[in-house]
Amino acid sequence: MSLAGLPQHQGGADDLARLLARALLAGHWQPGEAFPRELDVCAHFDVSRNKVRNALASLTATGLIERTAGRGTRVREIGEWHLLDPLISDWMTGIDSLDPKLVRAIFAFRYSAEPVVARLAAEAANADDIQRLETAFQGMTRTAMNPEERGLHAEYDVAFHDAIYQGSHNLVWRQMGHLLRPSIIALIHSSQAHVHHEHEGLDDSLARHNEVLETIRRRDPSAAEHAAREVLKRTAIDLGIVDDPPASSGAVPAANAHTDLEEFS
Amino acid sequence: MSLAGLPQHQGGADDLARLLARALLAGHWQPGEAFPRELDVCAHFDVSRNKVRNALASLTATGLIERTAGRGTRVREIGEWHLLDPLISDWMTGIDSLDPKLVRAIFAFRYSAEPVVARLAAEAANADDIQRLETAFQGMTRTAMNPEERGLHAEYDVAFHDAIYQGSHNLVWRQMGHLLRPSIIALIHSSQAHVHHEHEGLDDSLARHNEVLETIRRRDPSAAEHAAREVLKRTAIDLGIVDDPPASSGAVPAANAHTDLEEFS
DNA sequence: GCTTGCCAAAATGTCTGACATTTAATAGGC
DNA sequence: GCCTATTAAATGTCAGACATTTTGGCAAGC
Repeated sequence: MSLAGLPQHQGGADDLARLLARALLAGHWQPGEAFPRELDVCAHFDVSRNKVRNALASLTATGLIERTAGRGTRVREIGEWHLLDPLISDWMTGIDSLDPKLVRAIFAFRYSAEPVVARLAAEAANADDIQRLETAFQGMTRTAMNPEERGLHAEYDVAFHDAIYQGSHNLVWRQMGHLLRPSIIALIHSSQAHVHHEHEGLDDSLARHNEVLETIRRRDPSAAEHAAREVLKRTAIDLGIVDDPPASSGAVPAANAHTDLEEFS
Repeated sequence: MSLAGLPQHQGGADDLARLLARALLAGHWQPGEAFPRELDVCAHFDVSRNKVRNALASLTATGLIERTAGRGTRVREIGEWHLLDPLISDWMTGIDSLDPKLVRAIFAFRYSAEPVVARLAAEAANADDIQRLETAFQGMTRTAMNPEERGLHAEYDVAFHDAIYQGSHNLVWRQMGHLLRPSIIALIHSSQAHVHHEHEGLDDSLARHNEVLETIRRRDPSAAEHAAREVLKRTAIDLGIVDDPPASSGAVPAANAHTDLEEFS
């Protein structure tokens, strides 16, 4: 595949890396395929070889591509991508055609990890952490009704979940807050197709988020773990990963969600 | 701090980055402190500015340092380091004076995460995964008796735990296998001080590892989760994170391990 | 026909020197 | 005392030449 369809480069420093990375993440090239040569990239975007090399160095550092002298540049398998690198998370956000396999993998990770993190947060969170959770939740509530503020609502959503990871007060868990943004932004695009139950879905989602906040505030680890899992069950429905329950209680899809999620890599 | 005490550079390409990174990870510079200028590094190691810039680009990509034109280069806070970047894991392995805060943080993460991962592995592992677990375990058993093969034993240990993460068949969890190596290598150095119970400790550790293998093989998720936690309780003792139990049953330190671990960030 | 060795082409990696840009400090003028 | 212009110092960028690695082809020799 060539560089033909890509947008124009605007001159920013890491902008070229971002551009190429997003094309890769969107599947513009297949894994194993050859990536354009340095000089071709230089010619197409009319930039110096230096900038191209810097950009390709970023792509190499994140595991997206692999370069060897004399051979050229090849696209690596998805399994080799450094999904936990903040750069990757940054590049992923806002890609409309993100590989569904990736969205499911990230969500499956969150589904298994976030309850444990919420438990840790209920044990370790301090006043600042709870304050962050609270303001994020209030922001979510305030922007829930207005469809115009969908993007802002997502940002508060990200902030809420990130506050859980921060609240764990563990250096490693804290790093994973970055994965939240692409996962939650994907939810916006995905839920376009599920508008039929928007209001009930949002109310339900808010109630479950509130439960997480309250359980962490009162330092109840087991309840926090449970509440976080309930939030993610709701999210699984909104992401279209599991079927919408037949407007019944809401606890029904639990088993489905569990078994379904485990099948995806 | 200057470059005075650092070893000599051998000419490898990413070798300079490794050298500087290990000095950073070992605490040779304090967070917030100024890092030597490009030209000073060039002069000290007698390499071209190009190589220095490449090395510093790696350190920047992993969040170890922060560079701004005109200002210079500064060392970032530990909380900003990209601990999940494979490069960092690679650089960390074998550092004898690794920050104990880091060792504890990584272990606390494993203690909360690995049981969940073992559960997933018991649900998703295929024949190849179980084969990997088995050969790793056999390697651990074979090298357990001989103190000469301590390093090899650690490698099999890493392979065993990595196989658990691989067995989860989740793209995100798989990335975290890299964290195992520094954590387990640290165990070697640390357990030098606890030689008084080497034999019993190793036997006990092997038995617990075997339990993980068997529960995954028979696809018993809850048992696998429990077994993985038991392995890590043993590891906590060997790492010196919790006190050695008074030679009693072995289930006693459980509560201690749990409460102790949660206090560390 | 098959192998072996050599050479040339193509790609990435490296060096060097000059220049650009950003930041911070400093000296001067009002 | 404050604002501004200048200077110094550091990182960022450029352009061109050269080095190194890999691949493939071609030809000589068995």
